[in-house]
Amino acid sequence: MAALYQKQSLHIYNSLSGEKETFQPLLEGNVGMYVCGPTVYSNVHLGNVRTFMSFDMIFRYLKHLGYKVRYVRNITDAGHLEDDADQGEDKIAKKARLEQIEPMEVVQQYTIDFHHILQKFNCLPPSIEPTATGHIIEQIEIIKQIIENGYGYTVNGSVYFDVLKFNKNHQYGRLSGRQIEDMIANTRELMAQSDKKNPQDFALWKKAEPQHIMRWPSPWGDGFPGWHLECTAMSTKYLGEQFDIHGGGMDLKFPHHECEIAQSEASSGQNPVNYWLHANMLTLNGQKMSKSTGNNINPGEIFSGDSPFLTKGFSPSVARFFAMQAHYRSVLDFSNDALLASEKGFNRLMEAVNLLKSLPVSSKSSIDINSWKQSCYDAMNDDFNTPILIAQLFEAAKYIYQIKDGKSTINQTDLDDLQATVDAFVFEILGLEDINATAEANTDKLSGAIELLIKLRTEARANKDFATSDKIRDELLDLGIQLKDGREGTTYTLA
RNA sequence: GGUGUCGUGGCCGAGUGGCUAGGCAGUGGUCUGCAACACCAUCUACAGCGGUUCGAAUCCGCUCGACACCUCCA
Repeated sequence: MAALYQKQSLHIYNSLSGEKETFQPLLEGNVGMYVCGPTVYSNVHLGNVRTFMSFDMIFRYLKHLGYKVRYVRNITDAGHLEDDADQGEDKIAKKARLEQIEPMEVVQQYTIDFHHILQKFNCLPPSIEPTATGHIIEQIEIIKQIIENGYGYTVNGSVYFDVLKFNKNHQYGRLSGRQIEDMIANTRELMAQSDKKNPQDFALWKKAEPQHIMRWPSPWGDGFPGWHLECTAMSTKYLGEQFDIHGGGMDLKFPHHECEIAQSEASSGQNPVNYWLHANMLTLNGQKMSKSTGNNINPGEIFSGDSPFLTKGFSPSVARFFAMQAHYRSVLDFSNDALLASEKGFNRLMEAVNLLKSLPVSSKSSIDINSWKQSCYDAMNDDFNTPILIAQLFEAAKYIYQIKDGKSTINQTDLDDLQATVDAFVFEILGLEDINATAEANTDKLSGAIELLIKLRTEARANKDFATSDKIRDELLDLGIQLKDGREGTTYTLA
């Protein structure tokens, strides 16, 4: 059902060039996409979830366009240091030490949490989800290559990337728009005893101190890989030395992604990525989310409403809809009020979508479905502009109500097209789920009981027994069942 | 201090030179036993100053402010 002609006009904002570019995959019809996954040392961060929802939407749209997409998203289960690359402790090892458990127990626990939360938000699993610890050999091979090419050096059992040397015949800082001279000028003089030749250098391999529990043998002794290296190793292994799209959060642009480029160019000699995509931050009540200041909310708390920042719980689809109402490259502010507004809008959209099944069909259409449909594709083809797409979906909702009220007409062909297009964009691409529809499908018996109550209430109203009818109405509302008195009888929705 | 993004109506949030973004809230109406829901209609903008232009929210400059990164974070 994907229209191939629509592929021709997909434009993507490339962080590397700072411009929107026409998307052209390396291999026609195929897309290789790598997205930096989470470090599984604690519950997944809500901002992180926004990033993964954004790339899930992109993954879904590329597939909808007919591309065969290989989507690789890693799990960082080693190598991500707590602070400075020289002094810091591995995040996972630290958590394991604090909780007196095996590092791999930490990894297991939070990997499960991560998958659970993303599934709740209806994110599709990636094609491949490799782990850093599963690719130690590949990482060692890349380090060897970097050393052989003269861009790595060994000190005390650790290996570092020589940024200054690399910068002589390559451009370090190209992605983040930084000049190496500025970096040097602005370097803090805090790092007293460092093995590094220059503060700009970063670790490829770190020597494990005797007490360090996460360790692997290497040509340089027991140790563990540097954080930036795993993404280079895994993207190269599964997508090749050059691939189409690399995504991640805006905060990974520097140094993480800059280092990835350097590592690839220093080992394979190739510029690894054609299109760099960066999803923007999520703030909470206008402030950066931070665990230390308490300005933070766990994804799970959104569903339960169990948070000082929320007055009630919200379904995952409402939260996803909220996220999709903003462009992925814009900072989005999370707040209770904003969620409440999105919830109402989302419910209204779903009502309209459900009406599609029962619309009256005419011999001809008074609405131009084709041009509306094209507007939807235009929005998505313009750097995945989901806010515009959603505005178009509300336009469709308007059409649907007009048809229902007899103010507009639609023929069968157009209705089928409208239904298919709405389904594609709302469910397949935006990844929203209709809570009412799924609930109804699973609860035939309960819906029968509700119908019975509606019947009793209708009888009471006919007898002008409003005390009884209001009681049924109000108590059902308390249970989250909204009765709706329309011209052709009473229906209900689940809140 | 450096790098980058941005400042839109009560709130959220699109929009890169002229044409209604959209959602929520508000107001008026339709519907209702009263409501709720829903639908229809509708009001409130483009941080400030200066410049370019026939014309700027949109381009340029300055000022003020916000946020992010530069140090673990998506």
